[in-house]
Amino acid sequence: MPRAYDASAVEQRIYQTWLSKGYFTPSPDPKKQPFVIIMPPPNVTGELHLGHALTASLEDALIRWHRMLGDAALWLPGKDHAGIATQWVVERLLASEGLTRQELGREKFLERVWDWVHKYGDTIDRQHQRLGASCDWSRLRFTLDPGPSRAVRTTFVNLYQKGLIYRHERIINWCPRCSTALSDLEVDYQEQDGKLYHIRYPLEGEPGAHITVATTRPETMLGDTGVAVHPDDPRHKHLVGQRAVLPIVGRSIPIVGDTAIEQEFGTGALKVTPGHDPVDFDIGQRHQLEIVNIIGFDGNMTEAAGKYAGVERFAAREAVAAELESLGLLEKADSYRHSVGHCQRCGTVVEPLISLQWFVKVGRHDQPDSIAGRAHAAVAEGRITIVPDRFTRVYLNWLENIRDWCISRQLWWGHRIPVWYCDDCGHLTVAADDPSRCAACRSAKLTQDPDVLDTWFSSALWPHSTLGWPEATEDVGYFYPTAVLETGYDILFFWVARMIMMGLENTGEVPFRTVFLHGLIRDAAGAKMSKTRGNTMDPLALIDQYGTDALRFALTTGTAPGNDLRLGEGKLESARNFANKVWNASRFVIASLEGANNLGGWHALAAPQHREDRWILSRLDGAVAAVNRSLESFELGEAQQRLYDFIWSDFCDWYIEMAKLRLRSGVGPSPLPVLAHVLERTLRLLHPFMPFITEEVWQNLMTRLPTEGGLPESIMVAPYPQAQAGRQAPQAEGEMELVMEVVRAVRNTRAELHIPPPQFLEAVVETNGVHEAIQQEADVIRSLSRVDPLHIRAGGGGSPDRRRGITLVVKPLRQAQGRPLVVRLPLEGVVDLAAEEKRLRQELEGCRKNLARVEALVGKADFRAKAKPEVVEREEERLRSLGEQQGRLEEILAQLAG
RNA sequence: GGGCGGUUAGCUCAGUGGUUAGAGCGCCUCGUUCACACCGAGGAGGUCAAAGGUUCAAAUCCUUUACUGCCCA
Repeated sequence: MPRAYDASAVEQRIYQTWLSKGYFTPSPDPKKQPFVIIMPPPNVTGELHLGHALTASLEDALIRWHRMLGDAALWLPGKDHAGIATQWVVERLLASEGLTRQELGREKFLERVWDWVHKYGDTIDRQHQRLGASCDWSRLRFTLDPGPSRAVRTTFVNLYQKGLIYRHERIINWCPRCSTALSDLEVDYQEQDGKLYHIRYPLEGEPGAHITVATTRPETMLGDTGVAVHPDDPRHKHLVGQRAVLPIVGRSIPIVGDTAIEQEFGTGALKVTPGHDPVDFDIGQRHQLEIVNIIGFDGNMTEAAGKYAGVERFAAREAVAAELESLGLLEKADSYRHSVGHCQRCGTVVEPLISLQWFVKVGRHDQPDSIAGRAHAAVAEGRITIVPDRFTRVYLNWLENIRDWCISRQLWWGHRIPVWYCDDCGHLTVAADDPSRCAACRSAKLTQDPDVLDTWFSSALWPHSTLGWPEATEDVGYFYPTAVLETGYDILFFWVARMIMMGLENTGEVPFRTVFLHGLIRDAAGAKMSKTRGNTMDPLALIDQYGTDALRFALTTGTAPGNDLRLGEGKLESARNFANKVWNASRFVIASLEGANNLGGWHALAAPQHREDRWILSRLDGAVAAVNRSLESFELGEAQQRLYDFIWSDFCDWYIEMAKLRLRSGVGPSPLPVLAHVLERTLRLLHPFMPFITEEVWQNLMTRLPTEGGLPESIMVAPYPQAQAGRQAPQAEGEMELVMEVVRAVRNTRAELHIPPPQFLEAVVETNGVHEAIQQEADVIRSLSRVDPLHIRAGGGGSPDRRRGITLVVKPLRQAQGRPLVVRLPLEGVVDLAAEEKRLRQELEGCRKNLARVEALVGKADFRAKAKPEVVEREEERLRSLGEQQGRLEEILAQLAG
């Protein structure tokens, strides 16, 4: 094995082997429990970014864990056609060639989009493979595939027939650049500097009198059909029922009272433009105000804007403001920072306007039979759990304020709306299969609706459409409902909520039992990663530099669910170093196994004789239990942290170092079976997080070990380790802890006194009740702390050895029980006695303080009565231990003085 | 305006009632003995944002405040 782990030398080879063995493809098996994750389908707009890498790392870890638990683990990969986003990138591409999609025509344009899709679609799959994703490529789906398309049409037809999809003229968000409607969610609001214009509207029949309205969009006044004030507003309430004259236009408009008006905002009087503002639209509906469309789909003013017809909307803003000013009706225009809606895809300022669109009637959250109501109940009643829990409220809150979902898009790329209009009788034929004749009059003159559906409409069906729905396939029957839906919290509404709505609608069942949300990845400075900022990191470049396992580990270790994480060089390096540590520890174990013939029984070690062996197995099982527990609660970051600590500290820093002594001396039971056992279990434990290195090492290790335990040919299908009953060894742990503390104490002293490493010190240990353990671990103490000769004396108290030096009182660290013991380092001449006395006094001081604290606690009647018995016991033990320690220190100080 | 987070070592973050609060990186000292310098040994560094409360016991639960981020309107 090479001295350092070289990821690039192993990853591709291993992935291909896994693929060829078919490990990623489960089949429905009634004897197994299914565990299914449907992968969030990346957009075919481009290449994977770190967010996708994070998604893949987490989902792959969960899938691999469950596969190793013996479940029929299905991770279904897919890709999303991403209607508006993809159309936008291809249009930009065309623009660079001096073309528009209109010049190309619908058919040719779609050909160009498909070219793009094939190019990037393949790239995305290859990238997932480099990430080590163990997803089932045989079930790969694209949202425009025949199956998912069929699901889309079927859903549309069903909803239409139930009256849950309707076509209506309503105010919607319109992107003039993309020439399409957007849903409420596809609008990004950004704070912008603008102006708040105060405009005077003369009152009808009262010359000289006026009402002043405030607006950030003066150009919309051309479409005003009313003025609204709060009916309780003392400034304005007397005007309700009167009329005002709209400047420039000359239209007479009513002044209405509406409780939705914020009195504190502006002048308290709101100009109402029902045609171009959603709030105004609602007010208009309540008061039967007329609707005038003054801004067109192209973003220019319409004929209804009179002399401003044809003027671009922002130019019209300036012009209208100027004209108002010249009329003396512009009271003032203050600088004002406000939130402006932009198209999520192209950044153009969105224009609310009235248009004929298709909607899904989601109903209200408190209606038990509505789409929103069922989605609300599924989470509120706990049939779906959201991790972390705090997003439950966010989800419920959103549903409580939901409005009907605008699903039609004036795009060419996507699922065409399955509605045909009859040119003869005007009847709408809505059908899953393309009809040749009108359902009403049998006319063949049919025209299909030119629009396509919102991409999220097809994404909403993803958990069941990918498995074959509406067909009653074996996959749907076995794998649905799925287990976990893992994704970023940023698409909780876009995707997760809609999957819950449509999953329940179409199948009557929840689409998944757990929603597991991760956070956003930020750069080392905490900024959001974005192409415009130029702070993105390419996952493939990072893989080349650090290796896939290191990237995955860096992305997921020590992070909590739903929390944002920062990724910088430091994290990546430390993850790579950890991989290298695993590699080298393995290299040591494997090299040590060379030629060994005493390895029988390595697989099922139960209760070995040697204390060090019992200790490491106990520690291993502790880690095994903790890792499994963490995984069950989706604490993947914590699981990995625990593995990191176990491997680096317990196994490498201590057990391997101790084992070396026995290997060299040949005294006592061989540690080889234990080294093999611990390494093998650890690799399996680590596999879901670092799939490549664990497989590579495991394969190597297995060739050196007798075949035992019925293990399969690959680690990825080997069982996930579970703690073994009867291997917990608290006594061995306590004793080893003490031994390690002795070593640490001596090392500490050596470092402080600058004693050169090659120099051995003489030491005396007074064992005070742990004589046997110290005696048996003498070699470890001798070697790891470099003391020789080492005198071990039972009993505490007055040592016959009066030579002065350093005296260390060593207490157990992690365990409360166990008694302090004393280590003397006779270092006459080297040690400043005054300094030593000072050090000991400080230690005694700390000990006394601590003792007083514990004494007070244990002495409290309330504590004894109310705390859990084991806590009381632990504190009492601590008290005893501290008492002894104090005694020792006092003794030593007395000796020093004498 | 409403909601949800965050505030813990120089930096990035774990830690959701029970030792004297931990890790990685960085820093300081020492070290190239046969797993690993992508390393080893040791060390310094924190009134857990502030105040109040609940509790035998609070970084952890509650209230208020400050600063900060995100989502929604």
